[in-house]
Amino acid sequence: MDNNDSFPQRVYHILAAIPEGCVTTYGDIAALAGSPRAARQVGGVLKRLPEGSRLPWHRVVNRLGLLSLTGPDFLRQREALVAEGIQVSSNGQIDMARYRWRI
DNA sequence: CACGTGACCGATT
DNA sequence: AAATCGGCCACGT
Repeated sequence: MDNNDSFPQRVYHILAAIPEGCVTTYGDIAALAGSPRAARQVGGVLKRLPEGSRLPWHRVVNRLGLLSLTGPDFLRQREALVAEGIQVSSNGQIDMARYRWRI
């Protein structure tokens, strides 16, 4: 990953590296992107992901393992996670000790 | 340049 | 255990 990439570009690269069946957190992505305190911006980037990108946006949850999305988006994320074998409770929480990805 | 806004986080009630 | 509070910082206006 190139240091003069923009913040969104860095986020894209990191996202692409998350293996199927694993998740990571907004804060971790921010740290990997070189801005440890920019977790909220990671959320902002994901929200504005280019139309039709194949990036696994659904593999990002908050530090507690909770899906930070609401409404129909929440349902889509849960569906996508379950589809790759990740167990998600009905309230939208996953077991971080089991699924969290670190390099 | 100066705000206001968050798909957040950690510490503190 | 749950709610609240500040801080955070990229981005848009």
